[in-house]
Amino acid sequence: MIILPVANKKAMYDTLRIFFHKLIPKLDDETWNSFVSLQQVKHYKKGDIISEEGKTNNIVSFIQKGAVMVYNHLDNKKCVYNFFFENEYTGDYESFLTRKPALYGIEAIEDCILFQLHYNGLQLMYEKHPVFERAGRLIAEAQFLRLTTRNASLLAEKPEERYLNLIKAKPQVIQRIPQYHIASYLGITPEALSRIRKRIM
Amino acid sequence: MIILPVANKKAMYDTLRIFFHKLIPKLDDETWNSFVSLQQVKHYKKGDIISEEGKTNNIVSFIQKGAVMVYNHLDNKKCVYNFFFENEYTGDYESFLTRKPALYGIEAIEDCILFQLHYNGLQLMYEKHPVFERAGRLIAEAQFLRLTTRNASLLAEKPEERYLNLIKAKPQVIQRIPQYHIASYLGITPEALSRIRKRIM
DNA sequence: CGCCGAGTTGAACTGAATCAAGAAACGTGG
DNA sequence: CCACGTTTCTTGATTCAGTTCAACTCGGCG
Repeated sequence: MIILPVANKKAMYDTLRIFFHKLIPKLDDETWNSFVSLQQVKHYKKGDIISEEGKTNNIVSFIQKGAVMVYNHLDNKKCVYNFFFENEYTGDYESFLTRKPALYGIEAIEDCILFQLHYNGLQLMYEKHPVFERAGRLIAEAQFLRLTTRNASLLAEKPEERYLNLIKAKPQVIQRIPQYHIASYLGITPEALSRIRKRIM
Repeated sequence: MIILPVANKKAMYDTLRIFFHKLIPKLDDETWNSFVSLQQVKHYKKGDIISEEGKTNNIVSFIQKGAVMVYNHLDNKKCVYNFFFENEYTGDYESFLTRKPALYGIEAIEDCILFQLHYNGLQLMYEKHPVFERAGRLIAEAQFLRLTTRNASLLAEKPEERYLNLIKAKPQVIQRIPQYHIASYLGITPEALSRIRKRIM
């Protein structure tokens, strides 16, 4: 993992600014610049651990490029909770909020470029630029909505339905994520997923 | 469902104020009074539908007394997503946030007294008293954390483990909720739960 | 008293887990 | 560019937990 010198800072943060513009259109340049000044650009290689289970997680990352997965280990078994791609925020949001050791780890599934923001930096934004409270609320709400859907899927759908819905909702996952991670995400074994795929084709 | 005349308004909202005081200690009386003035007190009987699936949900409810459950119907099957008790907020938060028809319904499992807040009322609070943005963010974050735990449980635990953890985490549920609703919440049939209970005793 | 909803029990069935082995894809170094 | 080893995916046989369907019990209530 390395920190790169930045060639064209303005253009680089375009996607990030678009992301925030959708949340708080009245975002002014001064606020934006102080936000940008808090960002760290980091590169990770496929397979790198971006944040570790068990450590308190002080960072949230905006994915400029790449793909990551959120996972943890329960009873010696790796469970995959989610995948994130370009233009999404990732991080162990739970640990970030509670300031407790992370229950989840984050791993780069492809080479990644991330914009990282430290917990203290975000608190600073909340204090100095209260308009960011709204962004924080909207992001938390969006995370909540995402989990709501996931919940309904885990509770009410059979693995086969979950797989079919995943194809519809996030075709990227099928293209970019190894099958045994998808199986874990669906709550089944790789063998079971292999058989489901055979069955529905 | 009836709207009661209020005898002792101050004392009545004590638990609600305590709830918000934990989120925003610097809450002043003026802000609090304008918040209270937006509340509606409603009584529901056991079995009443507090908010219906399919209708856009404009209300969040603080449970002053009673117990409710959040559910929906998928493939003609009733799925129970959660139970809420005294001093918790409930509502189809998803529909409330997205302004789309509710995917979930809410039913009174015991006679209930609720403090209800309309969507427009909350937006008004956000505009007039920005300190409420923080409360909104913290509530959204808390909801998110709750769902995170639930998610991990559905993904990684077997029904039997889920039941044992439920007993530990929310003993109220075992006391106050009919078993077939608990079974649905755990993602299994009433028969299966009956057998699990037999097995572990 | 008889009804009805909730809970229990039994028997047959089903889909996923597990264990084990083999095939295919991938990447790394020569 | 190929060869080899590792990782990922597939297939088969067996086991097991939960589903389904049906019958029966229990307790409250008109």
